[in-house]
Order: sequence, then C-alpha cells, then structure tokens
Amino acid sequence: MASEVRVRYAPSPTGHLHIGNARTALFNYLFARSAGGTFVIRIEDTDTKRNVEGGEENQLKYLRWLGVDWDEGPDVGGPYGPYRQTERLDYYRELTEDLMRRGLAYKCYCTEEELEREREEQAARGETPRYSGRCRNLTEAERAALEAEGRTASIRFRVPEGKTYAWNDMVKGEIAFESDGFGDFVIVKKDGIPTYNFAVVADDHAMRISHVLRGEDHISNTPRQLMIYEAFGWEPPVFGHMTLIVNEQRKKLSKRDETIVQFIEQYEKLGYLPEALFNFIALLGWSPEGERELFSRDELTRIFTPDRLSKSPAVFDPQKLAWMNGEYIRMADPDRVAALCVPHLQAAGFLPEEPDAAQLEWTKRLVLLVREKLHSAADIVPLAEVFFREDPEDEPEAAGVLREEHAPVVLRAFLDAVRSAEGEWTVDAVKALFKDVQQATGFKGKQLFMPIRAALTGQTHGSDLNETIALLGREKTEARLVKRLG
RNA sequence: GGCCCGUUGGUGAAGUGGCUUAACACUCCGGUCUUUCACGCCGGCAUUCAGGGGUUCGAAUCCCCUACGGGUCACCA
Repeated sequence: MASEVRVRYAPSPTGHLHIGNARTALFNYLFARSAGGTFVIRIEDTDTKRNVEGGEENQLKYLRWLGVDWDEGPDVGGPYGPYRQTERLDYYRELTEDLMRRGLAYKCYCTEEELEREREEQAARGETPRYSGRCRNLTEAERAALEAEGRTASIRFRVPEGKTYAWNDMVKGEIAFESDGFGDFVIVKKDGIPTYNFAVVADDHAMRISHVLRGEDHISNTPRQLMIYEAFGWEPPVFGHMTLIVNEQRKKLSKRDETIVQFIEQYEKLGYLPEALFNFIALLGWSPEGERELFSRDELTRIFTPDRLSKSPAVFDPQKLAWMNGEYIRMADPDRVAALCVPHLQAAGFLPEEPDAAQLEWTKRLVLLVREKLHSAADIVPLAEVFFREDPEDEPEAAGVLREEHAPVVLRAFLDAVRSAEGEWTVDAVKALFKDVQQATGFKGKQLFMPIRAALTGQTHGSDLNETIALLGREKTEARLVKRLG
C-alpha cells in the first residue's frame, strides 16, 4: 500500500511569492524529498482576470532562490503535462460532459445580480448563504427560453443530499462535514473555464497526486472536492491542512499588513540569505525532534516528517528571523556577505557605482568587523555611517566622556602619535599607537579607549576600536581629532 | 449567524496519561572574560499549561461545558 509519494505546489500566477505560499511549497518539497517522492509544480491560472504578466516566472524564480527545485512543472515538463490549467481545458470539458450526461451536473442560468440578491435575502433571514438550487430541475423548454433571452450558463455540481464527507487529515485528524451545509457549486464558469474546486480534483487525479498538503483555509473546500472524487469513482489523495501563519496579534497574515515583510522578493532585497529563510520557514508550523533549530536544506530534507506539523497557528516572529539570519551571516563566506552589502552601501552613497578593488577589500573588512551585529545585509548601512558621516551628533554618554578632565590629555597624545606614525596604517600600527599613548599619559583601559572612541565616533559603543580606526584611515582620524581639540 | 479548527511564559515552541518540581530557542536582565566595544561564557525570567467541571491511583496530555482567537461560507484560488 506504500505507493509512491507525489505531491504538488499549485500557485496562481497572481503576484509575488508570498511567505505563506512559499511555506506551502517548501513543506511539499520537504515531504517529497524526505520520502523519496516526486515534487510537481502546477500553475492554477483559471482566474484569467487575476493573472498577472510575469507572475509565473516570478514565483518560480523565487522558489528557486529559496532552494526549492521540482521534478515536474511548466518549465521542466514531465509525463503528466501540461502543467498549466489553461492548457488542459479539453480535458476538463470531457469530464464536465461526462458529469452532465450522468445528471451529476447541470446548467445554471442565474445572473450574478440574481445570485447576489438571493444571498442578501438569506443573510437578512439569518440563514447561511447558499445557492438555492433554482436551476436544478429546469425542463428542456425552460432552458431553451432562458437561452433565448440571451443568457449564458455556468455549470453546477449537484451536491448529494444527506451525506457525510469525512477524511483523516494528516495534521488535524478526523474531520467531517455534512453535505447539506453546501449548496450546488459552480464547477465551470460562464467563460467555460473550470473553477478551482473542479480543476484541482481533475488535475490531482490525472497527475497521480498522492498527498495534498495545503493551507487550513482549504478545509471547507475539501468536502466539495471529495464529492467530485466520488462522482468520478476516483480514489482521493490523503489530505493535510497546515495551520495558517499569523502575526503577533494572532491575525492571519494580510498582504496589506505593513508591519511584516511578507514577500520573498523583499527578503532578497534586504539581503537575507536564502538558506536562513528556508530554515526559518521550515520552523513555521513544524518542529524537528531534538533541540536544535539550525538546519541546512539537506538536513531538513532528511529529517522532515509530516506528523510533526503543528495543529495551532504559526506565529511569525520577525525578531527570531533576524536572529537566525544573523547566525547564517556569521557562518557565511565574508566575500559573499560583502557582495550582498555592496548595493546597500551604494544606495546610501557610501560606495560609488563601480567600486574599485581597494574599496571592495575595504568593504569586506568592514563586514568582518561588524559581522556579529548584522541581521541582514541592509543593516550594514547604519553600521557604516560612523566612517562616512562627519560631525554626527554626539550621544549624551559620549559627550559626557569628552567632558571628563583627562579626555583632552589622551586625545592630544593620540593626535601626536598619529602624526608621528610612519609606515602602513594597519590594525597593528593602530595598536602600537595606543601603547605609545598609554606610556605617554599613564592612562589605560576604558580611560584610554573611551575618549578616543567618543571623539572619533560620537558614541561610547561600537565595534573593535583598533580595526575601526584602521578602516577609518589616517587622514580622517587626524582630521576628526583636530576638530575635537579645536 | 452556520459549519470547521485552535488556546502551554514577555515571545516562538517542545510535550500525545506517570521520565515534567514543563525541554530548547528568541528577547530582556544580572554576572564574567577582553587595555575599548562587542562576541562568547555562566546565571535569572510559567509551582503551571484559557476558565470551570469530570474520568483516573495519577492529566498540559482523555471527555464535557464556557470564554476567547482563527478559518470558511464566491462564476478567487
């Protein structure tokens, strides 16, 4: 009975890759890979009005960026193609005709306005809005009359009465619905294109999909789909409904919510590492067995099991994502991180359009210096400011340090040392300068470093001072000291 | 409103009847190391699992009710 695992991710090309969709894709991918199965991508483009130009390419591009790959799909082909629903219209038509012939589906001539009014009336009476079934038993003559009026028909599925549709959900367990809660639903729209609920079933069956792992918002679609499987005598796949991703207020992530970055593309632009995002998303509604939470894609691929999918909603915690990305940044090759930082430094005006080798080398040293403070490449900008902004406002603590009695003494001695320094301006050279000042003034530790840090940066905290001064360069260091000593 | 689903700390989250005087992680707060700043390291932060009943020798874990939160009721997917 252990048949092959075939799962799919079925996006609509209606926009950018959202974090929620990315998660659905990722878990299906993980499930397929962990089970040695097949991962399929199918484009659900039946809502032709909402399809956007380039939507499909964009979705696939960012899936790949994340590190997800697939075995069958619109761009790579496969034995069960085509993988775009609008290219499978003939197939759906045959199925529809079959249902009509067997009286399991019928034409509905109601207009949108009529249906709208019907729903309003039901709502006013406190009833659940549901299609009344008024075209259910039209005679041939009535049908002809309606068509003579110029009406076009949609096709509705005849929902069986008094039946229970139940399944054992991979994540939620037993779920059951009464068929009487559903009105006859449209399976083919007036434009001749099937609706979601019909097309998914047709395709999942045709593509031999064994498990359907999708968002919880699809739970109430499942009974409708089960009815269609039943109508054709097909065996339904195993269903699993993952909880939604919610924000810290426990509300479903809305695309309009500006407090959370929700599109994968934005994370790329902010300088997040795909492997960090992958890791983070994998922990959204799923947890591994042990105590570890940093995993490579390969590891996740090995340890993933769908039975550890959570039943309660996954709260998206941006702070934890930032921490995790920081962890990955520290593990990553500095050259790679530096490359990620360059565009941000350019945007801030800290690097020219075409930086030379020396500037790139400098950038890499900067990255190494501040790496432990970096949560994303975009964070490089505020950390780089200290090197480029002249006359920043002193922080209160820094101003306090500079008012201390011994500060001018230390600064004076440091300036002298800088001026008499010879040779290359390296970290070691800077360290030697501090030694000289210590000997000349007798100050050491905080008393020695703080005045210089405050004078040079206007702050009492920051990265390692020796390397900061080395990166600042001899000229800027001297100029800033001179300015302070006025 | 009907139908479905959920509810563990400041936060994420483990836990599927005794191993839990509830892991681990994030955040925050102490301490410590380093001639500066960080990193690191050590320690602290739920006598309690939404509330109330019940089952049981024993419940965060099973059952019921209440409250709260969410999802869904489209010719959108």
